[in-house]
Order: sequence, then structure tokens, then C-alpha cells
Amino acid sequence: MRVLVIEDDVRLRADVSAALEAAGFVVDATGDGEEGLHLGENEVYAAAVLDLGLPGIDGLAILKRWRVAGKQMPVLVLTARGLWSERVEGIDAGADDYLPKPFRVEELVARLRAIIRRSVGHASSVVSVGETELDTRQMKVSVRGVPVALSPQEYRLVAYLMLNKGRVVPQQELAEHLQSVLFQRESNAVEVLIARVRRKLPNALIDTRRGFGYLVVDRDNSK
Amino acid sequence: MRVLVIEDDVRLRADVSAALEAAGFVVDATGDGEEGLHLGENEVYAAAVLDLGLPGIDGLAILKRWRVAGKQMPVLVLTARGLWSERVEGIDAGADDYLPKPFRVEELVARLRAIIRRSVGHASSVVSVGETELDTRQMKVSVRGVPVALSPQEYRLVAYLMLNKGRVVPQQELAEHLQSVLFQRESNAVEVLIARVRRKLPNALIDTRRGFGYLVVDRDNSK
DNA sequence: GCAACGCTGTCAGCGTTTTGTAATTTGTTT
DNA sequence: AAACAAATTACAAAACGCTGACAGCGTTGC
Repeated sequence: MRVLVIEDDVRLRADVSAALEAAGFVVDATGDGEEGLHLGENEVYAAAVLDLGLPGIDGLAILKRWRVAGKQMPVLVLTARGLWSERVEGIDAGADDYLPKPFRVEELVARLRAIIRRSVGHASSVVSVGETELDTRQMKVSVRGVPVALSPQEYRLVAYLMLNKGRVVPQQELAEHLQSVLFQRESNAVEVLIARVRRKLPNALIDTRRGFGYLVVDRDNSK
Repeated sequence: MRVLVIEDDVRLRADVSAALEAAGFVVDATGDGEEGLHLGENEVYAAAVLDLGLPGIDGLAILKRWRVAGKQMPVLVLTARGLWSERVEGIDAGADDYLPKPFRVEELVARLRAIIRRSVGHASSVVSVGETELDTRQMKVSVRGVPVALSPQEYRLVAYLMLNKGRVVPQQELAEHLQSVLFQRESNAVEVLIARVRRKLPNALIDTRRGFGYLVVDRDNSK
């Protein structure tokens, strides 16, 4: 996990870097605001520690420019004084947390961990098979980037199969997961559903294993 | 936006609740740790405010049990003055931020907003989707820079959806984050609200996922 | 105090979409 | 060829979401 530290005080920078490295982070540290700005814009970090009291350049300006540049990484801001207004300003500028000086490095580490933990967990939830893509967050299925309109049942079917790609799913199991009142009696509802889905999606997507169930082939190539 | 407040001091609890309600939140407040624990485990909140100095039960224990139960909502911990160790402990236990007493309620509100934003993946207080812009700090929604007059309920709806952009929000969840009375029974209040909002904002903003809920599409363009 | 107004939830009607069933066809296995 | 599984088609009932009208309620202004 790589983190960026921008802090002009040599001593403090060394302490912080040491603590972070001890905590298992890979640290890039600089005392120069310009350099820090540049690094944050062009490199990829899991998080950044930013001192507001930099000589020459305003720390908040750095933060804002990162955000404008589309950088999303969480930023922990270090404030010199306990100025309430400054803190709120920082948070509104896009800081994820701030820490008033003086502080204990253990606390900095704990806080940094906290904001990193927050920033992940928003991993994109997409599963793709061939040209078909499933986004569970948006509950959307698209082929070659073109969204496909699916009914609720159809979506559930596709989602379940794709999330279980590479495995043969028995009809019975499918029916059960479509949480309808249909899964008890003898019915061809699932078959009908499969047909409807195939009409809307690439036929090759869903494979029939006669006598066993259905299968979405997992020939996922990288990406 | 529904939040949970656990604080045994009656006066403080009242103040905090009032401030949060003034800020547009729907507040569940309790002074009883057990009840708070239970609420946090079983209800859905956008965030929680948790006092560590509770009589009877340890606040950190509550937090840990929430995390064990898989609850992800951001938690703002209130600590007695100057107990650093306590703070670090709290953060390691899964707190997202802490606020030392005494504090100004304005700061509590600002911090709570910050951790909520962070928890849904946005750093700044402004969220924009297409031509529509939401400023949670000013509680203002504007289209192409032109402010749109929304009723409180309408604002809450838009805010919640936009803060959760890119994710399908079930009607049920939506109702729970709006206001008390309506989320109990079978009602089409949410649908009515949606219609009213659509009349005031670009129709394309809110997408209906029939059978599942509503969605604000996250086709994030720069910014 | 009274009238006007805005907010919010309920309700009923409407049009559309969805969905299971049944009937029929296609395809595969033995 | 018979037997069976699966695919397809057509259909009608049910589910769902949208809308306009309306009533209760609290607030504001005169």
C-alpha cells in the first residue's frame, strides 16, 4: 500500500514516514509542495497525508487541484492550529479527515488506516463474460457497452448465472433463487425465462446442459 | 438521511438531535446503550453518533458488535476530553472519526456530513450528475447553476439518491431515510414524491428499476 | 382571527410491463 | 421411432409504477 506524505518539517516527516513504514506502508515523502502536488497528480496512492502549513504553496490548493484532476484517494490533512474554521474548510475542500498538531504518530497511522478502509469497499461490482457485462450495483446488464432492458426476473436469472459462471446451475436451484412462488410445482417457467433472456442477450452466453441445468461459460480473458 | 444517536446525557442528546434535524437528518436518539446497540444492528442508518461514556455498557463494545454483525455505516465517536488512547482504540475498533467533548454542534454536523460523504465515496460536499448539482452543505440543488426550489422531503429524496449515485436504491430503503410515518405501511408516498421531484428536475436524472428501486446514474464526467 | 398557502400522504384510476401457464414445436437420446 | 427434455409461442391475469385530485395540517401574512 503506497502512501504520499507532504510535510515540510524534516523531523516530523521522518517520524511519520518511519511510523508508516513500520505499519507496512510504502511511503513517498516530500517537503516540497510543488513536488507533492505533482506526485499526487501523477502517481497512484492508496492515501495521502497533507500538511496545510506548507511554505510557498497552500495545502488546500494542492488538495483542490488533486480533486479537480479527478484523484479520489483519501487525504488526511494535518492542521497546525486547532482552528475550527480551518478544519471545516479542509473537509469541504475534499479532505477525508484532519489531524490537529501535535499528534501521536500512532494516531496518525490509525486514522490513515480508517480512511483507507473507507475508501475501498467501493470496488466496482462488475462481472463480465465475453461481451456481456453485469453491474450488480446498478443492476444493469450491457452488451458491448449497450445496456439491455431486462425485467426483474430476467435480471435475477442472468445475475445468478453470471455470478456462478463456470458452474452448471441446476434448474431447480435457479427456480429457488428467483424467489417467486413458482419453485414448487412442475412448471416450465424457468425455461420460458431462459428463452426470453436469450432473445435479448447473445445466445452463446447461456449454455444448456441437457438433464442438468444451465451454464455461463467462464472464458474470461483478463480485463 | 437517517442517523442514530446514542448519548446518555439528556441535554446533549437533545441538542445534538435538534442540530441534526435542523440539518435535514432524520434522527433516532436514545440514551440506552442496549437499545442503541439493537437499533444499530437491525435498522438501516446513514451514520451513527456514539458516545463512549455510556453507563452500563461500553461504547466500544457496541461498535464492535455492529462491525461483527456486518454493519458498515460510518460511526462518529464522542470521547471524553483528551483521552488519546481511547481515541486510537476507537478508531481501530472501526470508528470513522471521533470528536472530543466538549464540541460545538456545528462541528459535529460538519464531521458527520464528512464521514457520510466519504462512506458513499465522495470527498467534497458537492455531488454532480449531469447538469444537476447537489450541495449538501447548503442543502441546495441546482440545475445548470440555477437553484431549484425543493420541499424538505423532496430534498432528502434527491440528496439520498445522489449520494448513492450509481447504485440502485430500494424503495423501502428510500422510505426509511425520509421520514417517520410513511415507511411502515404499504403506501405509494415514495412514488408520489418521485413524480414531484421529476417535475422539478431533469427527468433523466432518476431512473426506475421496476421491481427493485430507483437509481441516479453515475456517468461521472470529470469534475 | 382568518384566509391563503405550501407540504405531505392517501386514494383511485390508468396504462404498461411482467409473468406463469398451457399448447405446440424442436431437438436429442436411446 | 419412441420418449423425453428443452425451446418457442400465445395469452390472460396480476403486478407495478405514474398521475391527478383531494384532504389534513401547520405556517405565514394581513
